[in-house]
Amino acid sequence: MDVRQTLHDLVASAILAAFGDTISPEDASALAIVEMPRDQAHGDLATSACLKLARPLRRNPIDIADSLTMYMEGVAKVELPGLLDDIEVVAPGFVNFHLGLAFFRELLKTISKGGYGSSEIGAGTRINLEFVSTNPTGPLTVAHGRQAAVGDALAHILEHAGYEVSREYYLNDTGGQIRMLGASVYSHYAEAAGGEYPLPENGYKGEYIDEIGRELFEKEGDALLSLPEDAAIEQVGRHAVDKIVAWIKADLEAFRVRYDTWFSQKTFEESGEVAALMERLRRMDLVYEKDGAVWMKVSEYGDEKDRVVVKSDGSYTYRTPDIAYHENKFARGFDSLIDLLGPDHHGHIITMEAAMKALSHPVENFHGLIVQFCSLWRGEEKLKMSTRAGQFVTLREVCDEVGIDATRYFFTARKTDAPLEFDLELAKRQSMDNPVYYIQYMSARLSGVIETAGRDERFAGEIHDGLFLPGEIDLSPLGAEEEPVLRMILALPSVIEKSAQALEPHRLCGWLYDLACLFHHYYAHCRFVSQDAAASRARLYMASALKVLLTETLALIGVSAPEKM
RNA sequence: GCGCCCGUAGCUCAAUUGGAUAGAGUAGUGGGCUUCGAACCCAAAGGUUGCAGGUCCGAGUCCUGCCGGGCGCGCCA
Repeated sequence: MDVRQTLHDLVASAILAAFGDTISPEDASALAIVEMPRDQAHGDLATSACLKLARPLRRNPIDIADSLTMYMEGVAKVELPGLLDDIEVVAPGFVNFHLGLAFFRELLKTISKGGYGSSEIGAGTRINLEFVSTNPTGPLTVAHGRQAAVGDALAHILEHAGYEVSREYYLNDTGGQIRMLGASVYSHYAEAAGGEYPLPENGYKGEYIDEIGRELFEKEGDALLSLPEDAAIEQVGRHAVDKIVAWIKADLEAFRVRYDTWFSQKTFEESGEVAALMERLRRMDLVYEKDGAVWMKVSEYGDEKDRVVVKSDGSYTYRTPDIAYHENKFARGFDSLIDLLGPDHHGHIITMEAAMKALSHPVENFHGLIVQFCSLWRGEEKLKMSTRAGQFVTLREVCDEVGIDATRYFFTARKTDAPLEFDLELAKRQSMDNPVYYIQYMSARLSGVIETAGRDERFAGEIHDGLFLPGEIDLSPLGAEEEPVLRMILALPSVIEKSAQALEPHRLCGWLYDLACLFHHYYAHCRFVSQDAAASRARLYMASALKVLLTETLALIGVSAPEKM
């Protein structure tokens, strides 16, 4: 069992033993939070439960801590031999736990088996994670790239925390934008085919529009010109969507992002579920007519005002199928829905929350998450972007220029609700300015160490698949020098849990960086392979276990762990 | 005008959902490769956490009010 859980239970039982007459078991459990202090001097793990107990008990926190500690020392001696070196009480009332070295050595054996850092906090919860979901009217840009990186990392982290996650892309493949796309491409097609059709006023610009139009002419000749314009535009639009969706899928795959479901809005609308939702809203008295349109009473559920769901011309607004779509997700059995959206959609999130509430889904089961804009820089120069004007830098271009690993790391490392300044020059620079290489350098060094040991006859026979992990190993040579690295490993499960619960994948990047920092310090001061065979064996075991851990954890954010750089 | 987000070292960002002395990188300064990869390490320096109050044993974090920036406020998506 996880140490934090063990100590949490110990603290909780101590609270009950000493103050069970006034504190309920539920409160004791809630208060017995055990965390890693920032400063190692404050122990490996610590609890502030006594400070929180001081008020309800109307007693001095130090006194409380003393009585809990006395109880815990007695229990630990009998039931948890070797786990704790010391329990200390420190003003103003913290209780600090110091773990024994034997515990840390065992930790290495645990991580060498793989799967370390996972937990069960999400067990039994099915999450639908929708991200990117950009209109298929153009290639993926860097802005979408950030959503892709954050969404995929979040999905991995949630899975690591025990949730069952389904990744979903909502394909907005019908409606006004698609018609506009069709008209824009048709204009280029007509030109190539010797006909004429003006580019719509707010039409899509950009070379790819022209490219699709010309290609279509090469394939179909001028056949489409003989169709009525409406029919031709619709057909061209469908063709363009297919083409662009294929680009998007290929770009995402290259970016190491895969989906479980591509959900077509067009197919969905044709299924009749949107109409069924409207019927339900009427039955529930959640809509009314005004000015020839149908409005939903979302203002009663937290939105600023009521919103139109059916326009006066009889067509739906964009939010109507979207509400039905979210209903559909719940109907498919998901307990919780997460949407990643751009900052220009936060009004929509509030409407969706209200709509979900109106349809009696608890608000905590719907999370609309804003992924802030990403502005691109090339050194001092800020690059201007606008999809509509055809001025943008695609995700693929960025990946080609700076590499997938660096791109994914940069996108994930920042808090998602904060704008991101992405400097191509910096991301590309293979120097110490660049955190992703700093972390990957740890991987390369670990591989180098094991490679060196492979040329040493004392160890060569026990290295398999680049790892030295013999079944029998004496780790007692590992001591104080290794402890900072081992301590950092101890923190991973709580980092994963907190990233998952707060939906903040950037925390994991911070942990990876901190781990690499401690490792490089260790590497600069201690040799893995030396004359001392016993010490070398123990350290090689540690190197191998770390390599397993690092590779797995980098994979959660879609970054590779190279053997050479 | 209303709503949401942001404001931390010169710059780019952290800070374990209210914990202990606010930390990294970068730029600049000084030092370290005869041994596993120097894409690294070590040292010093850098701060009134936008401002002012409040709650609390404890506030960068929570509440109120200002200042400054971004986004949204459509029968567009």
